[in-house]
Amino acid sequence: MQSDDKTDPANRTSYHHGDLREALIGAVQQLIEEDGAENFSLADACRRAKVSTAAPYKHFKDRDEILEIIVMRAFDEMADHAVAEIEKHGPGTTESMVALGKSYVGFATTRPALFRLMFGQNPKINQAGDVQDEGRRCFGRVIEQVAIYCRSNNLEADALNIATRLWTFVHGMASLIIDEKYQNVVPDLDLDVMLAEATTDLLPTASKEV
Amino acid sequence: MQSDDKTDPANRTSYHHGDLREALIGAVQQLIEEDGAENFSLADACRRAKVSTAAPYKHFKDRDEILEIIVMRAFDEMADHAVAEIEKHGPGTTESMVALGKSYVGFATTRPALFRLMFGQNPKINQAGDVQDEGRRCFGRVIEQVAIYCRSNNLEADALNIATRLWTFVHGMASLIIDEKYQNVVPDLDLDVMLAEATTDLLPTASKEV
DNA sequence: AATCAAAAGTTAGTGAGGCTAACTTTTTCA
DNA sequence: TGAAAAAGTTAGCCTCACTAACTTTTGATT
Repeated sequence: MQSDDKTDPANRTSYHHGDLREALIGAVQQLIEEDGAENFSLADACRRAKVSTAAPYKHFKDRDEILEIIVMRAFDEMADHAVAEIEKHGPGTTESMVALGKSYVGFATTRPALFRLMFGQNPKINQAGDVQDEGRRCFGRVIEQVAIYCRSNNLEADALNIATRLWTFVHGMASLIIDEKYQNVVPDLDLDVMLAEATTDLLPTASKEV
Repeated sequence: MQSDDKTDPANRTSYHHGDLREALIGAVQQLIEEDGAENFSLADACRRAKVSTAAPYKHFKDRDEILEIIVMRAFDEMADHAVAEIEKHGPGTTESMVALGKSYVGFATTRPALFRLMFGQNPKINQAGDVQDEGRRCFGRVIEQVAIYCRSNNLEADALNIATRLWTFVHGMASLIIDEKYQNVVPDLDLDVMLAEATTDLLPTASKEV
């Protein structure tokens, strides 16, 4: 039975019944995306992984440690996405900046529960040094791209400031979409149009020089 | 003992031990602001109100019904705040639009847990018809003020669109502040400056005509 | 004024979840 | 080979949301 499910058997270095650590992380991630990060139970994840509810504590300090790991991986994935998207549209162009925003909002809408977990307020997760480092690292990669935009357009403007404005806008947009707040109040909103217009308005050149 | 705590005795129309309904709503609101909306327990609120843990169910269907009430009241309060702030700065002025944004962010920072509850994703609360109506009503009052701005500045622009852009930005800002995300990445950010600049950039006139 | 039903509270109990302790089984490696 | 460490298990603790069944208070009607 080599076609056994749990991660490549070749990778099983030191295990009883497969790679439970990864199996649990995967199960939790699935459950979060199904039920939301507040509603999932570790006990459910155990059932999915077919182990007792005490088993996780051989691999993780507590429930939150699993969430921390998931959040760190998600930050990484998000930054990969963003940078890839910019490269596709040509670094330094206004379009690439719009695409950057789109990738942020896109990540949020395709993985809402994960996004909430990353940007929500769970003190234990937020205060974890590892998570903070990872967040900073990812944001750094994105700022670099905004800096390229600035140089390409001969702007004195501080890339950090510009990045922060754009971040603020797209974060608001992502949040309001996934928490279904636009629906109730501006149901006919064209999201793509708003994002493109707001991005150009918030970028120093595009709206004021050209 | 007329100086008894629980709401004005004159208002006790049909009660055993005071106005438990309001006492519980108050206790829950306090606990939420102390511990966050995900962490509070109804049992704690009962202890504060000095009743058994079964008592709430004589007044509310379940835990979430209390949260719904709190959210509805908060929407109302928020809109009151916003409109008052605009009137203080003179309706129709750019400053009043900045003040509008500031009042939004201010509400979030002074009552973060409440803000999260209002704009977070709790299906039971979001889908409650009453809550949706209340949200729409409050947003309507604010849009009215933006419409006044548009008329005062002879703008064709759709007040709804402008309001939505501003909303999106300040919502992002409020969220990133209370979830402590700027701290990690742009610790020296001047929030007031960013808000003022972004507001004028996002308003049609201010940045493009004048 | 006495009565009685509804309103507002209580205690006791269920089932779920997080986590720990103490035990067992498997794996590693000296 | 055999002992220690690693990875599981069962049983149990505590808390929580919520329900059922009982008691006390209230106040509306005769």
